[in-house]
Amino acid sequence: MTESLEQFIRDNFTSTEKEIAEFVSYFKPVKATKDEVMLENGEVCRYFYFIIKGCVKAYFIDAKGQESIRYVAFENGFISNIHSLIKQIPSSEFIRAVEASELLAISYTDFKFALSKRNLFKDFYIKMLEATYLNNHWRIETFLRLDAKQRYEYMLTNSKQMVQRLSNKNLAGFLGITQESLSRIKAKKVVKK
Amino acid sequence: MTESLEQFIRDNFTSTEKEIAEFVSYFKPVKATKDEVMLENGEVCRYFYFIIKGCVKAYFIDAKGQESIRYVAFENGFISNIHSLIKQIPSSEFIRAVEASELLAISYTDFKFALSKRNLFKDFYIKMLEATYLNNHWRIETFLRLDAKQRYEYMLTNSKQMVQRLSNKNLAGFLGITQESLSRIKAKKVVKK
DNA sequence: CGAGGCCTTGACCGCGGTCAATGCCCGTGG
DNA sequence: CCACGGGCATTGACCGCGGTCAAGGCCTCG
Repeated sequence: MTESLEQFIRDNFTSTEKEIAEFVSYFKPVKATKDEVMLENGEVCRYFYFIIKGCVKAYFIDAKGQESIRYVAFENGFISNIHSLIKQIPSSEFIRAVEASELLAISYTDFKFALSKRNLFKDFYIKMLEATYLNNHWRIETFLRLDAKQRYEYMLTNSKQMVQRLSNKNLAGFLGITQESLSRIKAKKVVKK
Repeated sequence: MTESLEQFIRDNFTSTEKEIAEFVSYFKPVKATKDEVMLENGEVCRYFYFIIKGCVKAYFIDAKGQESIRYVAFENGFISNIHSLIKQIPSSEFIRAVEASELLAISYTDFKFALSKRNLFKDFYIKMLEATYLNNHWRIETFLRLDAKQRYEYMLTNSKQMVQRLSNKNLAGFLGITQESLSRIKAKKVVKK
């Protein structure tokens, strides 16, 4: 079950097999069915997840019931609500499986322990935060400088997986537009060919 | 010069005065005049800055010459282009002083050294990345769920400093709208009273 | 004193949201 | 096995937010 996480560590850090084995031992396998809610709005986040297989989203719901998606993770990615996790305060968003997924979960207690005692875990956490930083960075950039059509085209060239594996509704929720608008954007592209 | 950074460390971490003195010794005082460019688009970022006094922005310029502001830092804040810094690749944005500012700068070389050798620095970096994460998080949220007027009002209640210290042009660039729209939003609010 | 940048205001218009109708696919139960 | 219901996708009509372009006033700085 833990091979892909082990490989991820080997690829990104220099560490002994013993350290890797200990690192991985903090993570417990979990399965999530399609559409399963893994963290409720208002609930305190207790886990940090590595994704072996599948797809998971973090999102919130506005006054009109519209879903806005903050983050989507696929194979070899991570997901959690860091804010809720590190401060142990209620989350203001949901986490939910988009596809049936296999995950590795580390609990808050183990996370905190490993972070204070294990240098490999600290380095891992830094790497993860940096990757998230870059991701958030381009996300903010696309909102600042691109319109809806350009954002969609950007995803087509830079995050094709998202376009292919997310439903139109989810993709629209990620782009910050409505399902109807995304549908029109796609339709226009076909005409242009 | 370094008192505020020392205090920042004391407030956020448990560490000896000796450790703090060493930590702070990596940072060199720098002054920036109003509007001074501290990092050019295309240049490799060489410093990570702590702000003693003043205000600094990170921004990019689109095809039409419009400025979009990704991040603004005030006293006791940090600024850099982490992406460019950690990978030592050309930056795709500018960093520029909004007000005449006093800064503490740590070079990439010292940054890398301290990060690999000093646990206090590692903890400091994690804290900084986490704070940035939260900041980016709410930023993405406001783009996903709020219109321009609501984003402005959100800033009024949650980041009053930005509204007070930034020019309308800069504030508009941060909100992702034009100067003209911001002007109208403000005008409407007055009428409403 | 002149030049340039910032702010405001007006006129215009297009992108994208809203509401509604329709069709399609798929899971569930009679 | 088919009928039904619910969710997703598409399309049309309409309209308001916010961008664009332009003009004018004001302040700052050289």
